[in-house]
Amino acid sequence: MSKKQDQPNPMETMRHSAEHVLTMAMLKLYPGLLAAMGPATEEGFYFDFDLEGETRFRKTPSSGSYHASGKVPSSGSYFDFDSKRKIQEKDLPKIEKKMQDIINADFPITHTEMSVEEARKAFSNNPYKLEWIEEANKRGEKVSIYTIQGDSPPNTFVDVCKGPHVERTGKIGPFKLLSIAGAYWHGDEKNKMLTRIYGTAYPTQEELDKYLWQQEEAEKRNHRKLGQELELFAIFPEIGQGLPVWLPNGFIIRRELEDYMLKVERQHGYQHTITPVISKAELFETSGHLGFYNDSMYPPIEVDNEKLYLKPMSCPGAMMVYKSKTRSYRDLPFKLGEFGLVYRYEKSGELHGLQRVRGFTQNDAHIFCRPDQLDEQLTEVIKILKQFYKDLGFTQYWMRLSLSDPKDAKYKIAERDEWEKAENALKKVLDDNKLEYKIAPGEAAFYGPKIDIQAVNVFGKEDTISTIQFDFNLPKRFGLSYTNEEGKEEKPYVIHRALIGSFERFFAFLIEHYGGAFPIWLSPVQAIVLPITERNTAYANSVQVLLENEGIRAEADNRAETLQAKIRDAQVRKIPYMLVVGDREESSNSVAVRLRNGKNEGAIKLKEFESQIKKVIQERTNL
RNA sequence: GCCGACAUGGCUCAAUGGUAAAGCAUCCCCUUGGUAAGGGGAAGAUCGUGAGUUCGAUUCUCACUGUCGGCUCCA
Repeated sequence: MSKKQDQPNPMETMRHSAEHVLTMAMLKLYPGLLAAMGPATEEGFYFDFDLEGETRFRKTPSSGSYHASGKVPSSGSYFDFDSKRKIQEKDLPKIEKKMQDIINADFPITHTEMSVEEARKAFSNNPYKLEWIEEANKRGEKVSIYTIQGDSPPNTFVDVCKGPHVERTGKIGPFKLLSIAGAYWHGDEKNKMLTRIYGTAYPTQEELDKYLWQQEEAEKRNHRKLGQELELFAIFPEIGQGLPVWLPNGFIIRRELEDYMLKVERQHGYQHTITPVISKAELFETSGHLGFYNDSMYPPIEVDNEKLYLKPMSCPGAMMVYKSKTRSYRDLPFKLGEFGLVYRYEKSGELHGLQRVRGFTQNDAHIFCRPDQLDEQLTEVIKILKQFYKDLGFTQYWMRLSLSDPKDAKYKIAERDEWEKAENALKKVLDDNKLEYKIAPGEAAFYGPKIDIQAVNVFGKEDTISTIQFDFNLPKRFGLSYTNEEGKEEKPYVIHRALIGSFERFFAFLIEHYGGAFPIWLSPVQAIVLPITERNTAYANSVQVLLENEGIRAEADNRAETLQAKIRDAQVRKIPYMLVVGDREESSNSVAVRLRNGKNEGAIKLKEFESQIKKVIQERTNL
């Protein structure tokens, strides 16, 4: 009844029915509650309830009106339930049991239609349903109704719903309620927050178990968990919410990524800059950030009668660099990169590990170009992007082309034809490169259309990893120009791109993608030398030093532990190469190579291992 | 910010209205062992912060802070 379902598959249909059974169970357990809405989803289903129910809408009793509890109103209070009641996780088993009863009873689910008038009357107590009914009314349709036909009136559950459903409740497979959450009606934070119950259902118990098992497996890859276990990063309440610290192991990965990006950008003619983390209010007034994003900027620091703001974006600094001298058409394109540290005052509830933080660094760049260079520049960005994703081993990603909405006043920064020109240029580069993309109308930033690169993480959620944006705003506001062939001033185009939109978010994605077993070139420790006995520690140390001198990150584990224990510890740390050295290896100047995937490669000459691992690192291959 | 839950040594966690158990990690001793944890011992928590109830609170209540699951948002 909620989600558009062109071709509902049997799984969706079954989950949708499960969701109705949930609602029916809830109404039995919590009289007076109001059912709002809920769909079947990719992973299961959910339903939103208004627990305050009718008390919210009818403060005083009116005779003969609907009364969910079926009891006669007592004086003083019309309802026999606590309007402040809440549902807790511990209530889920109780609800599940009630659902199971309904399923076991194998009630028929039947479809009928009501006229709008009838429906209004039948659902007069439920404003949420009335909204759906009015929707149907607008379309001039009858109201589709599904009924779970119980054996007696209190056991019958009637709902406004487009369907389809399974024929009987008994056809609903094994299910499980998963969690409780708050959710705004119509997804709008201005609206009342409802209580949402998430659940899932599968045709068989095996499939349900598999799903739950997969969830547990995914949880093992949770970047926060691995971040702690592998000592990659930490967030200290004493330092601040959303202000992560890169621990030494994380730092190595961060620096490798930075070196990589720097090299790639230099190869493509980028220059780089570093701009301050705080800047005068004036700068952000010019850029427009203060006007548009004031709420999510940290409050200013006032000093010497000046207001200084933490930068939420590096763009204004880049604009200043461009403006710092006269630019000729010959100078373009001018590509300026920055590992820009920015601070945004995200709402506390939005913070999430490294995925959503308040202080982060972008692999940012601005490309200033002539109109005739736009296509080639966009193409180059796409080329770099594809190479980057390939080198990082990401194969599952797609593009989202975010366009303006001509009707939305938000997009008044430029004329319609300018918007169309820019949007067509982005579209063209996607088409020319034969990239798959989805169009998202009305998703453009106020200052221009953009291409976002979306990747799906191990929890099945989407992350924006990279972004390529066209910017109308900044060239205008900063009065950028270059001298053309005829000696006249012209305004450059600005492409704003961040291949790593945030090192922090990217790191979260990377950790989960690899489950902490990073490609060798990124591994904090690339090889660990494991001497078998104390006799071998001197040799182990010499191997370690030799590797370090060759630029390989190596450690020697000289603890008085058994080899098994050392191997186990190295496994847990997901160190790619374990080099076992005993008397045999020592006398033959070799190392016995064990890989973190469990493979025992046997002994090879140290020199040979050295060139082997160097090759692997250089080629960015993984094991 | 909103809804809900949670908060015990570095980590994972147990128990309890009368100041807290265990494993891992740490330190010490023994063991010198060939591919995922050798054995023993020691030290380590006043139970997130503040207030209230109580003779007495880590345990009950409230507030705050933080974390987690969602919602909203993400220039």
